[in-house]
Amino acid sequence: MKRQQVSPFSEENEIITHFADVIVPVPVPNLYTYRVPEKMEGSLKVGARVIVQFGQKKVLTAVVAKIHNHPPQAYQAKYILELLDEIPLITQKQIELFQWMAQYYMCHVGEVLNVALPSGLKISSESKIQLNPQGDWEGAALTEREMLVLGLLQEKESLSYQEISQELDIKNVYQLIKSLVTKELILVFEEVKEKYQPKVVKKIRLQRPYLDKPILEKLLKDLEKKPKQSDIVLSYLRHVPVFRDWTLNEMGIEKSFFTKNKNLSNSSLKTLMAGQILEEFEVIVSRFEEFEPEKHAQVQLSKLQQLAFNQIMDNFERNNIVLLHGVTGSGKTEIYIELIQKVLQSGSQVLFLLPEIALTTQIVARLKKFFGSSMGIYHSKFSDNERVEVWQGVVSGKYNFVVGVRSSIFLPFDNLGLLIVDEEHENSYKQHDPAPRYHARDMAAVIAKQQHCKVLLGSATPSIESFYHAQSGRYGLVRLTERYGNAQLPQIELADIRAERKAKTLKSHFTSKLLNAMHAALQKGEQVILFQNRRGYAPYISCRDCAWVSKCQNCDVSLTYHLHTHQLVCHYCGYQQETPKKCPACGSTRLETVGHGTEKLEDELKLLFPEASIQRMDLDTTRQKNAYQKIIQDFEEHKIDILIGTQMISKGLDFDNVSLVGIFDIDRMIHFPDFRSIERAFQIMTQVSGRAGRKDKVGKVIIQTNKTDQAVLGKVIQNDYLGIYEQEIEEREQFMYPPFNRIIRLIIKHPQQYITNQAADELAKNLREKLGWERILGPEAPVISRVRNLYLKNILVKIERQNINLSAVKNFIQEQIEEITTQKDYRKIRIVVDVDAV
DNA sequence: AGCACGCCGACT
DNA sequence: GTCGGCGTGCTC
Repeated sequence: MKRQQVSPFSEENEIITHFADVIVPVPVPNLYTYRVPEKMEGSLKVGARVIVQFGQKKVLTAVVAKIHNHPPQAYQAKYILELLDEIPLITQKQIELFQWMAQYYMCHVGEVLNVALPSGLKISSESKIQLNPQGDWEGAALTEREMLVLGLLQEKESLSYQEISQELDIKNVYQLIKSLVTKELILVFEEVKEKYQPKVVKKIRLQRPYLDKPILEKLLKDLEKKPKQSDIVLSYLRHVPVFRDWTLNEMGIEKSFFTKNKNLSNSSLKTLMAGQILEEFEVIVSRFEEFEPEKHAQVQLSKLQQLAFNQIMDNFERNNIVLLHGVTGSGKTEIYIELIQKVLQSGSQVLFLLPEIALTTQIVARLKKFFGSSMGIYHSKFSDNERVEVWQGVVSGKYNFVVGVRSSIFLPFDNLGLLIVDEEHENSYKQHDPAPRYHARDMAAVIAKQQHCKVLLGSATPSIESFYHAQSGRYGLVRLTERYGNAQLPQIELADIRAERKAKTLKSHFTSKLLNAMHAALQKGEQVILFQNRRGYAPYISCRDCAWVSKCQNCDVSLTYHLHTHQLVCHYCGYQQETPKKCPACGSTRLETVGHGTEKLEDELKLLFPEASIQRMDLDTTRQKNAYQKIIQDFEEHKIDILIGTQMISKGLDFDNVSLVGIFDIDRMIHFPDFRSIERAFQIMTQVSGRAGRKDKVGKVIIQTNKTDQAVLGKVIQNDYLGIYEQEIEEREQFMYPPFNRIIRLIIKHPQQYITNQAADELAKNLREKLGWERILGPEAPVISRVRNLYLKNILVKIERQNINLSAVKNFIQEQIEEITTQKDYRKIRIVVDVDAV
């Protein structure tokens, strides 16, 4: 049907060129406009990933944020090179969220995108060089370096810029490359890498003609003389009973089924394939095992749990956010499961957030029983490919329920019904580096508003902020004050280090009170957990003669002594050195370790309890992939009597046989110079104590302290969360800290101390001029005032929650930062902006 | 963030 | 004189 000539001015014939504003994963302030090629008209959608040229060299993955038909006036838009997703992998809501986050957390959308997408979904090009086949380098005048590069290119087909700079040990390779390009000896090209690789399985099936009964029967008869081939075909038919159902052949059987079976001949398999009887084909499979939920998995809520559940549902009628304050061991997880099931049944999606260290196999295994492999898991220990599959699974609807860490708030849900934030007080929900420095709990509230879903915050020790919102009626509040079943809260006692030192009953770092309790517990065959929030052997070594102390050369901290590796290690920058045998300052050999970490406690325990099996659990013993799991399993199976660990042991672990918990070195935490130190100390003591006693055993907790009359200790003993809250909230109000004010922390960094100081002073002065004296705190040197050879200064900006234009203040801060960093002396200054710093 | 362009010192 | 250093500004 040929269209009749239409006037070129008629609307019908008008060709509308579309343009797409895209987010590029680069820290630039704006969206960039590209021209939509005709072939993508109609198929390009908001949220799709596209490949674009950005700048002269870079090719990268961008995300379409807006499609329109306004050609940019000031420049010629480039074409979009390629469309990656016919079905967008990013939702419209997410794009709005990314932009909101960039605004709120004072960073660029590109940075949000960079953190949000698993790197498997990102593509970026790498510039590489290769020899120009037309190049004539016989006559060319070449420098030594140019010769070297050409030499390297003869051995290797292509080189990246980085490889060149490494091989030749030079910093600036661009000039060199440019010169070789102008001499027409090499070519520069862009290598684009698609990172996500679906998992492919090779399979075997019968070729089509044999799906006919007589033909197949004839084949079997023919093969009778060839027993090896016959074996293969018969075992295929045994596992894929095509006689019963011909369609079964379609899915075939994994090739490895034959190749791994020693009784079947590999060469016969090949013969059968060559003979057009069997065929090989490939299918894309999930990296996650299929896992059916247990049929009878059902939660049986106790009376109290059921009551709490009803209260939560009731509260959700009025509030979008509900705080569930339940003591350790009160069985919050069962309530979560019940809620999740309910929401899933209604057809909505659920996201369950857990802090990194709490997302252990224990909880995952428990949830799997209920939800099987329809539950996605999103965790940093997962590979990129696996994370991409979870992402895709959320888009496709395979996963309606995801358990994950902080970054799972970025998953492309479009129909969330419930968002659970367990252990909501945990500060690992706050991202520190890189930008966006977001708080997953706070983002949960934002997402909830956007998607009209409900948020349940759960904790035994809620953050002061959340509890305040619950008290003031902004959030609903549900409390569970008793442990599940007959379990009792542990009995908490103090051990007075100072008194024992005087009485000379202190053995190294152990009070006799703790030692006696340990002996008693071990004798009864019960297990003990010791908490020491400091890894390594000793925080530093020191010279007895000249008082020299091991210090990091890059940071303002002491080097921690590690016994097993016999190294001095900086826990801030990772710097390591051999432990000197003599004092580097005076040459004395009288070097001693000072203080104690987990390693030293382990060491001393071996002498004190030679019979007991002792295991340490900290960052150093759990580096390998399954080490963490192994330790927990060993402890569960009672292969370990005493487990000593850092805060890693305080989260998400339930053990049945722990009757005693010992807490070391808590004074240091209580006196840490930060307005949240008391809150933190209370949280950690309560959480660690919660590991003691389960079922019908009353656990015991002993806290060693130098000062027994500290208020926070009394509150821990009485499990008086409200007491701590009252005390803290008053202080927060008095000093204008959160939740009464927002805090924006500015961190000024420079390799020279006086420049850091000068710039910080100037910035603070400028901020005060407009924002007033009381809104600005500092500049102050942080506890660690130098990290990785950069001197640090902090400025805190406190902003009221009401009656103030927050974005105007943020813009002003941004202007002031620019004002400072554009001065020529301050060029190299870095200023980190941390909104709602914790 | 990269990367190109442009302006200056220390070397063949 | 050029090579190679770093500061400055742009990327649709």
